[in-house]
Formats: sequence, structure tokens, C-alpha cells
Amino acid sequence: MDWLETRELAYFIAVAEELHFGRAAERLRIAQPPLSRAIRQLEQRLGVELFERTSRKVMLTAAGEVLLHEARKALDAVAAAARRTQRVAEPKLVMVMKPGSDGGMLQAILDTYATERDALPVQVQVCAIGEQAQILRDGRADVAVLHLPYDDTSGFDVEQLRVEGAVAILPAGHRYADRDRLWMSDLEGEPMPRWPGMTGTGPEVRDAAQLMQLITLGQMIAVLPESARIGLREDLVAVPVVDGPITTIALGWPERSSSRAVAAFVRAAIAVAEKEIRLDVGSASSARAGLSGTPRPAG
Amino acid sequence: MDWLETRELAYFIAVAEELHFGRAAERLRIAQPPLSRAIRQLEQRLGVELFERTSRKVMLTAAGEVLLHEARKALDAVAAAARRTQRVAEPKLVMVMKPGSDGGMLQAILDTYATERDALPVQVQVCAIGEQAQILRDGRADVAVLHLPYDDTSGFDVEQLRVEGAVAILPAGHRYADRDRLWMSDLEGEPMPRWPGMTGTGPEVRDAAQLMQLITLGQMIAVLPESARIGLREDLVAVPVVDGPITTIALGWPERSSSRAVAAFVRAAIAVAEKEIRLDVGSASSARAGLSGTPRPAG
DNA sequence: TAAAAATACTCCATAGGTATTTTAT
DNA sequence: ATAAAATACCTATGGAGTATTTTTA
Repeated sequence: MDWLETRELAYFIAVAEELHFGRAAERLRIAQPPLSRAIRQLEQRLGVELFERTSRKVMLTAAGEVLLHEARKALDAVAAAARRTQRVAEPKLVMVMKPGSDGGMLQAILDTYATERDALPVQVQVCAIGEQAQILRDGRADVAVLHLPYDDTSGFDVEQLRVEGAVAILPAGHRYADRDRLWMSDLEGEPMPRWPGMTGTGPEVRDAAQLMQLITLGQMIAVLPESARIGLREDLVAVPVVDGPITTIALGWPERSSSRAVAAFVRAAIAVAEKEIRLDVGSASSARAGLSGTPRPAG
Repeated sequence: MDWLETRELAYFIAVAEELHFGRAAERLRIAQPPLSRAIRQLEQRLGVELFERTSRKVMLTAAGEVLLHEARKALDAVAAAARRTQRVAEPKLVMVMKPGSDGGMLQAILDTYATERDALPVQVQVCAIGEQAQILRDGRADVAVLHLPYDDTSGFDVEQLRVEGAVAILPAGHRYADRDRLWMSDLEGEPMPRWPGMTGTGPEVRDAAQLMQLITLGQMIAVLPESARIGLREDLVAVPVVDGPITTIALGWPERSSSRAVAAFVRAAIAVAEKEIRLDVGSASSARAGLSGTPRPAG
């Protein structure tokens, strides 16, 4: 054999993440000695030291860091291969999004899609913030609603749907609640949420409901894309932030996809987004830009 | 185990490509029966039929087509994991390009790169036409010079370096050899080369030297990016084709790369390309466009 | 009837387990 | 002294080989 086996990569990742052979073995539900041997063997096969180990501490070498990175990508691809193959049997399109991230376009997209010739039943899967990319990468979903530049789009083809400005979400009684617009500088010093996986200060927030709760309680405020207005609790207000971050709502799908169903979904989404913009011409609150240059799926 | 093994995917690909268990087994250097069993087992594990087989013919099912596509991506990723890990030990940057595809910028890029703090020794690997993407994908190279829209960039991050117009390469005695410019319509009916992997008519051509030879012999002409002028044989002439295809010379590297060396190389290439354009302002023969919007490697 | 895949069986390489030793803090 | 990795040794799963049967064009 001249190839690395999936099992070896999975074992390596477990050890690299735990930095402890015993715990990693437990996680893998095997005993510690075979794991030690497997890693040694992997190192010999690659001709490279992956860990520096003493009896007290396990550390990744530079080569180990690279393999951790690459092995994750490889295992994602292997998992995706299995999932996407199995999904052929039960034809449906799985779309993943975080709650409320569709800017109110989803219903129209689904309706338009349903009229397409290549349409399949759509299963909308709602996930936690920041999870979409991983779910798309390992084959659990076929399409994702992404927010640029926040979500990592590498490895995906992407089509931008809409560009949104920012609004500040404030408790109704906030001193800025009556303002008709704000600047970022107005908000300096206000506590802001920290999303999972992001670094920074402030309390970590897992989802929007949690965030809104904290804002209501006066613990923090947040600057969000303007579509956060949709379905806002009545004890909160949204004030445009003129120089706030611009967000792009986009659709992502696996690179080099050959799925007609995905292609049809993307077409439907673009049609809806373009229709919206046409209705919206002249409004300062919404604009569409930078749409070309992204390849669409084949078919 | 709940994951597919690399071996199973490799076996599957062999059968899917040969559509014949005996030949596939030979290629894999194993006997036919274990291969049949392995594929059956894979089908059972996935719960999906991958082949329709009779004793006379083997055909891929729809699910099989999907798996072939996905398994190739997955095995590329596994191979890349091994190669990139091993390469940490012998630190160098491998750059892959097809001959003459650098538009004359390479020397300057290498010189600029050498002055960067994160620079490593560079090994320039010259490959056949259309091979760059695969070599980058399976980890044999760290960076590639690509020609858009001809090379498939999916799975890579890309930075555009220069946009080029087209020239027709003609034998010195050709009836258009003295023209100072041409239109595509002038060239209708002329025999043109067919590149490997591309469909179309005309004799297949593997590399530029071969192509130039055939043009010299009056067997064909070619429309190429204008940098093909560099080092042109003296028995050939290049005439601008006003409405010919526009080519972009770009640098590609693995998505989500975290290599400082790659990042430095990309910086150097961009610096050189931008300097060239500054020198070139006002010239009609060269322009740079659409540079932004592509992420650069981290680090 | 013949080419090719599937079955039957046998064997052995190796993944994995248990008991123990070594090592570095 | 002790936590944790490595080593020694054993077991058994399952991958691969040979011989044979089944299938269908």
C-alpha cells in the first residue's frame, strides 16, 4: 500500500487534538497501546516525527501541525464522499442555514425552486452559528446560506445574493433608541457579543435568541445585518449604522459540483434576489454588487 | 469503524475507471475475487448499489457516478496530506507551471521573493499543459501559475496577476503575416490545435514546442496569449487578434493554506505584477483588472 | 459456450487487547 | 512516586490468495 488509511488519519487527529494518548484512545474506543503503535507506524511511513513526547507531555511538531490541518480536510472529503453517494438513493436537497440568515428571501426561493424542472424536495436544516461551512464540507448538506465575509467559503463555489448594511440592535430604552441613524464611533465602548470560534472580548453568544435576550437585559448591544430587523422582538429597536460592516448574503455549494438540483436551486435563488433588487431600485437600504465572476454549477 | 477506508475508495475508482473487475484487479496488483468482495462490501456499507453488473458488462449507477467524483477528490486530499507533511522536513517551495506560461514575470518574482523574510528555496517544476491543477491538488506543488479561464481553479485560492490579449501565431510566409492586427473572423476555417483533455477538432498537441513545429510546417495556426511572443522562433510571427480570447495569468494555491512561504510568494508575485502595470500605463497591449475580492493566504 | 463475476475455502498479516516495563517529572 | 507512553506478547478479525461455480450475452 502506498496510501495513508483513513483510520490512521482519524487516530492521528484524535491524538493531535487531545495531546494525550490515553484520552485519545478512550475517545476512539480502543486501548492505548495499539494507538501508540499506530502513530509510530504513521510516523515511520511518512518518515517524519509528528509528536514530541515525554511521559508527561505530548506536543505537535511543525510537521504534525501541517498534517492536522491536511488530515481534517482529507477526512471531510472522505465523509462527504460517503454522504453524497448515499444521498443519491433518497433524492432530496439539503439546505443549511443559521436561523434568520436568509434575509426573508427563503420562502420565495423555495417557491421559485419548486417550479424548476430539476427540483427535488428541499430539507431545510437550521444549524448553530458558524457551523454551515463544516456541514457543507463533510457532505451533510448540498447548499448553504453564507454570510460574507464572516463564513469561510474556501472549497466552495459561491453566488452572492444580496448586500446588506448594518443596524444596531438596542434595548427599547437605550439612549440611542430614538436616533434615526448611528455611526460606529457612537457605539465605542459598548459591550458587543463574541461569536463562537471568534476571538475577542465580551461574553460568548451561541445563537441569536440568546443574544437578543442579553440585549433586552441591557447586558450588551449588537451590530447586525439589516435583515435582523425581520421578526425583531418588540422590546428591541434596530437603528441603521451608517458606517457599519457590510454583509453579503450568499449561497455556497461544493466546488466542482455536478448536481442539477443544486444548479437549479442556485438559479432560483438568483432569480429571487434579482427580482427583489428590481423592486428595490432607488432605495438606499439595499444594493447588489459584485455578482459576476463566480462560476455556477454545471448542468 | 464508521468511515470509508482509503483502500476501498482506491479499489472503487479502479473498477469505475476500468469497468472490468479483472483488469482493475490487475492494475491494483491483487486478485479478482478479493476485489469483487471489497466492492460488494463497500456497497453494503453504503447501502447503495454502485455498479450494475452482468457477467458481460459492468456499468456505473447514478450513485456510482457521484462516488467516482467524490472519491477522486477525497484521495487527492489524502495524498496531499501525506505530501505536504513530508515536505515540512525539507523546506522548499515547489512552484508548478507549464513552459512559458509566466508571461516573462517569473525571474522578477523569484528575485523579489528571495528578499522576503519567509522565503524558502524555490523549486520550479515544469509540467505538461493542463496538469498544474492536479499537481497542486494532490500536494506535489505549493503554488501554480494558472491561465484563466482555461485551468480549473476549484479548490484553490487564486490571485490574478495580469490580463493578456491574444495574438495569432503564424508561419512567416502566411498571407496574414504582414498584417498589424486581425479579427477572429479572419481566422475562420484555419486548422487550430486541440489541447489535451479538451474536446474539439484538429490535431492534438501536447506542448508548445510541438505546436510551434506544426505551425512552421504550415499545418496549423494558433491563437495564444500575447506573452507567447517571448522567445518566439524567428520563422514565426505573432499578430494581435483584436477580438481574441482574453487570458488571465494567475497564481493558485491550496485553499485554507496556512503557509507563510506561500503567502510571501503571492505577495512577491503581486508586487511584480503591479510594478509591471505601472510601467505599462497607457499601453493598449496590457491591462490589469478584477484584482480584488480574492482572499490571500493567512500568515 | 465462453468470458467474467461470484462463491467457497484457506491462510496469514495486522489491528487490537492485556500485562508489564520504561521514562521523565 | 507516579502518570503516561512504550514494549512484549497474545488473539482474532478480515484482507488476500487459489480453486471452483454461476451467470448471461
